Amino acid sequence: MKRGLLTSRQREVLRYRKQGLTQQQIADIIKTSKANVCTIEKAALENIARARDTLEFLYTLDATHLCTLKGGLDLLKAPDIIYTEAEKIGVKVKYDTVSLINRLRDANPDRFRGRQVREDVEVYINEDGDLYFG
Amino acid sequence: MKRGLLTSRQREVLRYRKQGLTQQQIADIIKTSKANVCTIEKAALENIARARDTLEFLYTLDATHLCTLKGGLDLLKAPDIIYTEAEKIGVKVKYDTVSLINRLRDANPDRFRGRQVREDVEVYINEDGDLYFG
DNA sequence: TTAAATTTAAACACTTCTCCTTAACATCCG
DNA sequence: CGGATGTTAAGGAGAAGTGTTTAAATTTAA
Repeated sequence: MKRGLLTSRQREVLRYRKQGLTQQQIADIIKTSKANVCTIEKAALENIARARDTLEFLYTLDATHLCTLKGGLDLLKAPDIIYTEAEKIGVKVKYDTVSLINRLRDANPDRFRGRQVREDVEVYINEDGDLYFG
Repeated sequence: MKRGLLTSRQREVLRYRKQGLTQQQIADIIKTSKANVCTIEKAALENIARARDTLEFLYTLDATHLCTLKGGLDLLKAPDIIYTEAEKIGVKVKYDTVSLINRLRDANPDRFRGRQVREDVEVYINEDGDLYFG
């Protein structure tokens, strides 16, 4: 039975894990291989990350579209673009240059290759100056 | 492309919706039927609910089962029960009587009818005195 | 009561997820 | 070294999710 994103198997494994059991011990209890326990646990953690991302997206719904970082753009040029656009609509960005770049990369590691934007990244900002990417 | 739980279609519909467009208008824009827009929107909202449930579950992982509020119980008696049980295990509840009742009702509106508990509610508490219901 | 907006149902092709096995590989520790 | 722990890869069967259409039903509002 699924509750939220997690299957009963996944919840089961997470519970045992929380109790400090090893994957092998859990495998014995639920009668399967340790490799399988590993896979199930991994899937569970991925599902949890996905749940977080999903709610994160909701924030972008409250936010306004600020600009698009085009594929190929140099990551270091992004802050200037963002500051300029934010000023136009009278919102103060919550991040300084360095933390903005970090936030950009942390928020979506796959979208950047080195310091280049791989594919278009939509930038949203809310009234608090918080940034979200879509 | 999926980001979190939501497909790009679902995000698209939610955004247009947030802007106040009707399903028909969106259907025209994204070139499909309004019935389909409805289905997509519904699926999106279900995914969001699922994401919430998933993270809820994580809290119960960190928390200990404190007590069960039996169906039929008077909501106003819940705080006493909870305080007593929490004291037994040496944890200080984070909420005063009033905010506890509010939290109980807000956390799961469907579980209460007036001031009566409709069906059993499991109560969990973590070491910070935070309460969760399952 | 109309018309517009929304919801539901059934069916279909496609894709993705889940759990499972087996087997190999990487660490770490005594 | 050898054993315990954890991870990864490949493959398979079955379940579930997604976007669609068409058609009917229901709700909301003018």
